[in-house]
Amino acid sequence: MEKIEVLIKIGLRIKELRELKNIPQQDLAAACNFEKSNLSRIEAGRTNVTIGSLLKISKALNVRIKDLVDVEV
Amino acid sequence: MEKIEVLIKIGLRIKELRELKNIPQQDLAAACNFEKSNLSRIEAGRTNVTIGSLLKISKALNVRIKDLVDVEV
DNA sequence: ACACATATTGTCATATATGATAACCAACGT
DNA sequence: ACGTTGGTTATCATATATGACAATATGTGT
Repeated sequence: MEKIEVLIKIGLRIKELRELKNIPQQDLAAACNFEKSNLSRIEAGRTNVTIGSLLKISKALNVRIKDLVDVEV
Repeated sequence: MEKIEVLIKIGLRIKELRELKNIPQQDLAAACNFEKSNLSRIEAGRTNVTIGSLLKISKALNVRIKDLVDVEV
């Protein structure tokens, strides 16, 4: 699986979990202390996201990092 | 769990898997197409590693990304 | 001690993740 | 139409991940 696909799938997973909890992008970004534009890029898979950012997101969504990156066969 | 702890644990997990397969850092770095100095820093948790790098490592070690980041309670 | 393999650390350059801000777009309700 | 909410995209600055290379350290066997 290519990097770009992995990043897109991780982004979709984040979006899915965020919408399950009915949290707007803006609020999740605030909870993570980052820019909403940054979260938009991450959810779209347009950025090679770091573990640091995934950790913030996982905390805000109350899931584990591994739940965010569980995208491979 | 703090970012620094997560990064250190991910690094230890990589090192553990690498040593299980008896691969020197140098060879794993080559298989990942990166600098051995870079891998050393990643294994030591001294760098906020990206998904792109973890993907390369996971492919070289023949594991899933989630296996590398499974470090939380 | 020595040689050898392996790992760490330092430094500089380059690429890029993220911060910061703003403009724009799409739905939706009124 | 208008405003509002949620999301995207563009641009610039800053921080930092990684590349590239070298030097140093650490271990291990003889």
